Amino acid sequence: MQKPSIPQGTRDFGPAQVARRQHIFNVIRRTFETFGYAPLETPTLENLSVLTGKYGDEGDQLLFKVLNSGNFLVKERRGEITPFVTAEDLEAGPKAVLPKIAEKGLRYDLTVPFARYVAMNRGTLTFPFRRYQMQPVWRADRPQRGRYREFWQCDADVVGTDSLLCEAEIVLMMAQVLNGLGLDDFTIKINHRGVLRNIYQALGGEGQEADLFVAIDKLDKIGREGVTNELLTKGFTEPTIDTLFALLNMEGDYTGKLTRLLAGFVTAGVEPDGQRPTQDSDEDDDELTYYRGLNELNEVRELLEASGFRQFDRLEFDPTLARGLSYYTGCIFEVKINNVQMGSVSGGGRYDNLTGSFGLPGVSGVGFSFGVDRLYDCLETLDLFTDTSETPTRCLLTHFDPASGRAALPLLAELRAAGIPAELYPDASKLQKQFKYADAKGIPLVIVLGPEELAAGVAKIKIMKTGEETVLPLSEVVGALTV
RNA sequence: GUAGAUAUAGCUCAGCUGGUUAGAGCGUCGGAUUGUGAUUCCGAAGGUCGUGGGUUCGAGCCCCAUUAUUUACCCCA
Repeated sequence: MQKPSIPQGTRDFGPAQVARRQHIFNVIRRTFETFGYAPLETPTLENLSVLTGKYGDEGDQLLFKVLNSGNFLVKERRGEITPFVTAEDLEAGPKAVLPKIAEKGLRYDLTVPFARYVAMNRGTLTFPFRRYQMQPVWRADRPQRGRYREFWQCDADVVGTDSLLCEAEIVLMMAQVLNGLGLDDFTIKINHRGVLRNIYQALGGEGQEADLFVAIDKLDKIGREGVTNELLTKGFTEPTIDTLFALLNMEGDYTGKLTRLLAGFVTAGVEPDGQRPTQDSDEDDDELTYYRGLNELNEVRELLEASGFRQFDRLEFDPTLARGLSYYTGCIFEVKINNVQMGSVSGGGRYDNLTGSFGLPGVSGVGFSFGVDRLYDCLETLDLFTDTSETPTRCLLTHFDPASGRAALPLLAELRAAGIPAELYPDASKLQKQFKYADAKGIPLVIVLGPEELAAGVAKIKIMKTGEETVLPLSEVVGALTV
């Protein structure tokens, strides 16, 4: 006999866990649909040509590849067998062998399959196209806290519009889901790739741009010293780093930070990359609009205000927020649940050229994603799950002997027809055992239908939580329970 | 890929500087006079101590290897 096991970084979900996860999915789905997003599902398997190169070198290594079917080592044609993987291939290493033995992989996220779908269906889609997608993704990562090899993402994206209203709605949806789940203490961080680029320019464009972003993204985690050390090893000079922290070290609220950064960029002589407003807006904003990032962040805030957004204390403009995925070009988002040691539970941003690599250039998209598994972990550590039931069953019918079991069937059918999840204990076990069963499963009601009750044409209903018992004529039972 | 930790009953874990038949709680099953649950009492079942070597008169404990799990780094949801 072998010990049963499941692959590293995967989990089984028991009935109670599934119920809780469904709750999370339902809150997210309702929110997405309220905002007009339509559901989409894509295959678990994608061709590796679709997946590779989209997530950087590190991402490619984290892809789960699926071995080709059949004898993938040879090619057989009309009885003629030629080796598919040659000795030279093996000599050259995995990179030469892999494309020959694996042409499919498990999806790594939902954004790239979505981009692939948009590119393939460009003719039939009506733009702007809003879709949401809730499916598992796989990464061959080393599992640790809040990190799994199989986990579920819930994405909502819009393609085919540059409107910043989409960005504002992302913030609204994030807040609605978190509030709906009872995760009240959260921080939505927002930044803009343009701001990061301006910061880089303000430093004089010295060193690697990507290294800079990766380093400052860790500021809240490793602190100023850690970031300084990392930047020094990447070849940044101390004066540059001082300039950087002068720019980043900003107290104040959302707009306060915007104006301070603007001043910083102007003094540093950063070349404006934004466009002057085509239509008249407030004269005060004019200077801001020279910088695309700052301008868009400001506009998103204004749109939120106009939409009735009230949780500005939970929305933070964080100029150090960088995020890894390289395809972001505009606003970027990330959500942290406070007082829980957990990575971000949601993130997203705008990509100006989402479908470009699939032969459909110039399509802008913006979207974000919830990590259901992390949301679950947060809810659990904060003890925010309320339900305890392991079963949907609301009502258990007891079973005394074959005759009473048979006699209970009409009532059972009636309850189910009324939409009340019910079950009859399958065996004529001791009543004690049947009550224990109901208790262990969290079934709230037990109907005792024994020889005595049957003789009198009544049923005894026990409310497990209170222990209270009521006797009703059989005909009134369903009516009493549907109230 | 780098570094650390852990592995004993179904679950969570004890197990002394190596010493005779391996422990608890929870869970499971049975019982506490007839048809009532989570509380109480009594009882039972359940372990080749991850696997393979080694040291020793003797190993759950020490050493080596191996596998699995887990935490942190990298990166990310």
